[in-house]
Amino acid sequence: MLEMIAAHPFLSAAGPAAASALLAAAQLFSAPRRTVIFTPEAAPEALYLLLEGSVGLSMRGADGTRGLLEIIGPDECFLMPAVILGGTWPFGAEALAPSRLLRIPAEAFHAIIVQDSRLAEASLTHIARQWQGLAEQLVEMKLTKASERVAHFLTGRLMPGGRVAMPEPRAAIAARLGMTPESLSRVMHGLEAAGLVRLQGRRVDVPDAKALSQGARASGH
Amino acid sequence: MLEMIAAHPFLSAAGPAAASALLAAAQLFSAPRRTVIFTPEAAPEALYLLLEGSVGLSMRGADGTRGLLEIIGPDECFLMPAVILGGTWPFGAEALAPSRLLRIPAEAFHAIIVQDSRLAEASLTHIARQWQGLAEQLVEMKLTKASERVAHFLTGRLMPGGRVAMPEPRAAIAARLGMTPESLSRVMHGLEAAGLVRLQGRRVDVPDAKALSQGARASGH
DNA sequence: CAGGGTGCTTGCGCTGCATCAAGGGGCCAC
DNA sequence: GTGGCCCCTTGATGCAGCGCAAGCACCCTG
Repeated sequence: MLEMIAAHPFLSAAGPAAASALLAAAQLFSAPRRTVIFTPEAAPEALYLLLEGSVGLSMRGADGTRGLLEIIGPDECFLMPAVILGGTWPFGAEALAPSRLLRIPAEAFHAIIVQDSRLAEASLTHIARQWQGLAEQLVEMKLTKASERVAHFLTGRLMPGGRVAMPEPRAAIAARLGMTPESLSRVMHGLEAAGLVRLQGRRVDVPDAKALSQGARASGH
Repeated sequence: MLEMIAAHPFLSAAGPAAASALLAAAQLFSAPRRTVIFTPEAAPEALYLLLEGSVGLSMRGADGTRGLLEIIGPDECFLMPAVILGGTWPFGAEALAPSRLLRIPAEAFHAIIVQDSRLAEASLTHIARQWQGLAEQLVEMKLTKASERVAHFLTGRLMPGGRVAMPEPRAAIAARLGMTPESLSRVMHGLEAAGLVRLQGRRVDVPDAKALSQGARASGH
């Protein structure tokens, strides 16, 4: 069990010494759907590793409304920027599907990172990748239309076999893609009408991945 | 002169030892408006500090179009995520106003960071802040309308005295805000008609900052 | 199995923003 | 000064996506 957790990409990048030190301070816990893992008001007191499930990372905008920044998948790590910067940040995290996660107190993380340069390097690489992820999403938001974003999202989640799992509520996916649940629904059914996907509740079948990524550009609807 | 550069926020956070080592490897250069500092095709071979002027950081989207990620201001540092991750990234940088910058070769940066933990810490903090900046922009893109984004951009650039300098071309600002130059022009002149700003070419006067940030929400035009 | 609730879908009208296409105004070269 | 160019503006039109509101399917509870 613990060995499986130590195989987490971030921990293995950090090296065995840091991994076991972090694990010693960490707590493992489960979160059913809709559990609030972290509220925007509190100071970030821990770093989280998602082992299984799906977590939505949200952020309060200037006017108080909440927007979904990113959907975190298994084997990912979140809240690191907030833990590094310290202070209070308007982030929130909520389980979008039944999840298992590991909570690493910020104090432990800080204590270990100052004496383990490999952990520092792994953290640097990790945040750089996170930055890149947001950058791609930002450019996509700025210059592609909603239907293309949906198609791209689906292809990004494509499993071998042409299946796409969407365990999280539609409203969360819509928020991640910067659109309303209604628009998402219309686009998805439009893709189905065009024969590019087949909808089966929380699962989606993609017969031809190449057709999907190209066809969405043409069919505006 | 060199002392002034060493006072750069990033260098002073990295500590005097790392700062002088980085400066020893760095090259200082100037770039007139429209100079391409870095093209999306090349591998990132250097980290840049902007001393004066304005630089646009762009990124190629999936379909080949280029979007403006962020406008870099004086005393900021850019391209660090690409330098840390290595490999080829679709980033580009271009001077949007006459600029002076410092070029730090990636090799030197990597050589110094492995033996200077304070530089590593400063880099970590820096990228975390960059991440936060993109996150805020992303949420803003997702849930506010164009006119509000313009107002927020203006308030963010407000100098004491109610002046806003906009040395970069309108098209670049529009791209940064995720809209067309035409829309930006219309919004700005709409704000002027509402008495919230006064336009004077590349300079904008804001008589009442509070009125601007609140008034833009109401006036859809 | 009935009841209620939640989450997904669908229809319709409307608004914001993009798009296309001219029209000005300032800046630089000469 | 004056011509040319680039950038910014302004107008007209179309469409993508939002808001609202109703209908429907599924799930959990009792």
